[in-house]
Amino acid sequence: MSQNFDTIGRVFEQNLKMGHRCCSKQKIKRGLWSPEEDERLVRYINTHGHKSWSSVPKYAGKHFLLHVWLQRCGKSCRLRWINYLRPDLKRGSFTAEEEQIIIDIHRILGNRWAQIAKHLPGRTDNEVKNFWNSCIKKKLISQGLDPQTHNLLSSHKRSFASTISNMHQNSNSICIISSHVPNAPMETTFQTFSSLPKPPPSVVQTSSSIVTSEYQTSPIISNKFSSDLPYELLIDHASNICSPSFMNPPAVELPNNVNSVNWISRVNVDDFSAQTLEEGTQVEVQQEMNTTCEDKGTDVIEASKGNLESSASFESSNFDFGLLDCVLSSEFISHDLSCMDELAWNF
DNA sequence: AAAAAGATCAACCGCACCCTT
DNA sequence: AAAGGGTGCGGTTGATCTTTT
Repeated sequence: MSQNFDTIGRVFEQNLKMGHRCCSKQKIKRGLWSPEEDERLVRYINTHGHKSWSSVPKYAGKHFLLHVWLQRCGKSCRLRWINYLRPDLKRGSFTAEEEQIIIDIHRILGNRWAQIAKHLPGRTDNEVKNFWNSCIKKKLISQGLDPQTHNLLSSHKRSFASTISNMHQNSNSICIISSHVPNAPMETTFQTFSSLPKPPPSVVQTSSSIVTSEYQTSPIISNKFSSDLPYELLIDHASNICSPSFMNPPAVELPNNVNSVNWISRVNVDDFSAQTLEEGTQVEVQQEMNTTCEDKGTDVIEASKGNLESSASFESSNFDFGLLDCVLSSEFISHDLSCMDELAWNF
């Protein structure tokens, strides 16, 4: 036992020399935790909880192993509990789904590991951070993406432009790029949205920074917005469908009204003016889109377009709209079309 | 088989914020 | 209002494990 306290004393002096403020008032052990320490901490917390971490090391020793102090500062106890001993922790490697969630949220929040971890039950911020640094970061780089900005690395930009071009040659693609933030890193989110429910088709909205104005489908309605807006909108009319929605398709039901335009969208588009071009006819269009994702029950989007009126309602989706809303003001989404009859665009 | 390099991850550090006194 | 303690967070370190040479 005396040898034990000698060790404690040495550690304490060392901590003082090293300037460990949080440890300077206690005889603090550092480094890896032993199974005995783990057991002591778990037993203490199971009995007393952890209302005050600073009191844990003191009482964990006193209550369960007389005169053998836990010798850890509260901070260390807290970390050990949160990152390792907590019973609700999920063990094992991250799943593909978890990885995708991390990427998606990181694109929005950056290195806010604690916030990201809150979306992953059973995972800790430390775990997420380590996983990011050891795996995801490298994976993104290998895919030509900057892991911090999620932008394409400069060496990959040319090939991306080619991809975009190919998409626009493909009538079975839906491609939504919000223009709300003109310089947003839209090009980065192809794969990061793969976890979203497949949307019904089929509006293409592009930023002016990627000019892809000609769509190959026919017939086409092309809404070319006024020049002060940083985008244009192309609508595939071939299948009477217009929707940049990311809702679950089954949740969307639209009236088949030949006199209305049904437009469901979560794209964060401000009021804007546009011109509709159809077979040489120009129609002044005024659109107002209100979408609130807070109410997941029923959203109604009103779109008034001069003599064209539209409204659509949809029911709840299991997707995290709050999150999505953050994304959509600056991002880009791509999906293949699979079920073209989910929505209708009727005139 | 052994050494070197790379990968992983638990733990620590310093800072910022919040709350209490 | 200021000081001090507690807590949470992101960045970093270093020990250990794994893979490569």
